[in-house]
Amino acid sequence: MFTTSKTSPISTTRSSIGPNELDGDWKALVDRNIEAYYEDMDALNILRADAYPRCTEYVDDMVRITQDLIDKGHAYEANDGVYFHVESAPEKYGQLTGQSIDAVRSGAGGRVDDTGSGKRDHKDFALWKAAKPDEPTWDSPWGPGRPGWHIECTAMSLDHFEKEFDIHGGGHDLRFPHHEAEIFQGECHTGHAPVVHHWLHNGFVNIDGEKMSKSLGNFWTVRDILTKVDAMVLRFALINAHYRSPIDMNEALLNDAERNYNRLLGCYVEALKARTDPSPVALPHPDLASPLPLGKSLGLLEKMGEGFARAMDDDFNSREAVAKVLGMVREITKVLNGALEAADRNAFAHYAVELLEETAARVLGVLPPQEVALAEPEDDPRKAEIADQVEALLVERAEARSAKQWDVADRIRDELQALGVVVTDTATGPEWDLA
RNA sequence: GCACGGAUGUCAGAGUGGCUAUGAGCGGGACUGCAGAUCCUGAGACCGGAGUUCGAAUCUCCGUCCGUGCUCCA
Repeated sequence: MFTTSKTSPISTTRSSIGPNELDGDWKALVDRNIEAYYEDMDALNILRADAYPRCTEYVDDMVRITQDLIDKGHAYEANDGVYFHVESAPEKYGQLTGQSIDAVRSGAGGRVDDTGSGKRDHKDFALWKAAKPDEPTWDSPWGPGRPGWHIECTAMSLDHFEKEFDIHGGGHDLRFPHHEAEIFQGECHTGHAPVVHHWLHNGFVNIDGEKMSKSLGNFWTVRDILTKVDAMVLRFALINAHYRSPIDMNEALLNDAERNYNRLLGCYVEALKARTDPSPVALPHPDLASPLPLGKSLGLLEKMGEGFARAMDDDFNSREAVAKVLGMVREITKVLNGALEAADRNAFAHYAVELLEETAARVLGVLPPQEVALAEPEDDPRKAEIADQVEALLVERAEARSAKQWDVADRIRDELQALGVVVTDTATGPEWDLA
């Protein structure tokens, strides 16, 4: 919701140049970054929000709220800006972090002396900052300047939600001081509490066990990763852990996710293809104790579907939900590969498709649309180029194999490998793909 | 130092006082000329110590280690 790029699970661009470093054209920079952000989020199948407010369009509101806080005795003007006076609402202190006012004082040590010189108290935070050279500025009753960071979020969120809203997200690092400040500002301004009912703070994405940071050089953007794996695989990897936990982004995690995703996708495709008739017959009643194998399987799947819903209802326990989906995949594969009457198989396939679309696709967002899932991978132009050659070699190899000339067959497989093709023998014959 | 989280098999990672998931990896089996893929199956863990309890991965306390925040910027 109202998060900065820093709190996104993975930073979207490399560019994080501050406005001071540019020769005035900071608006174009902002537009470029926002465009890149949308592209990355779309690729990851993240639904667009209803509104994407931009703080530069809310400066008037920020000024108005700041003035109101001054009028109500919660803020004061100093020589270098306007500050929120934290002691004016001490009961609100530490709501998110459990820190007492005294604890913060000792933690801050001597480091506050040379900053925010106009503050009456080191705990106070800026609502408005007087202009500094080369910075973009706006006019205000307290002279030209720019808003403080925290007031931006308050102005935008209250404009959309009036005085309270249900869920406020953000990175774990923003709990203090940013979100605490939002509580002070919002509740003191409206006189209504709580301004936020539920705070959702996500853990960080680390790289190989280390915090992702530019100085360490271990910076992976979404785009970097999408050159290596499918967007659905990255999404699968990101929901591998609970959103509150830190997650370590590395090759092993992506490989793991790729494997699981392929199992899921393979099962989905198999179920889609098993729907041979658009009007399915009635299936047996789901019943774990049923003597009918199909009834029992349906009972199992129903139970896993309930477990899935319970997990997601419990503070978005995505890992638990993924486990349930993989359990469904196993059971569905088993049933589709088992002995079934044609009508039952068709009906079960309809049921399985619906179940996977409801859970893996609609809720978790880790399944592509049907037409994409069913698209033949030969669309790859590199594959089309060598297809005839490969098919010819495969015919030769099949002949050699049926003649039990294993050395000839293996030599052909080596030739194919030299072309960059991997052959896999399956129950229905050899399949090939680019390595 | 203070605050808030966390520590679960080889790895990743859920877990509701009694039964523990899921996936990878590893072992066994089916299918395979071989490899791979697929399917079935097995073994394998709750950081250390104390306490509460008939019973603790789960609750309490102590310890150790790890993460984040505690000045500015966003």
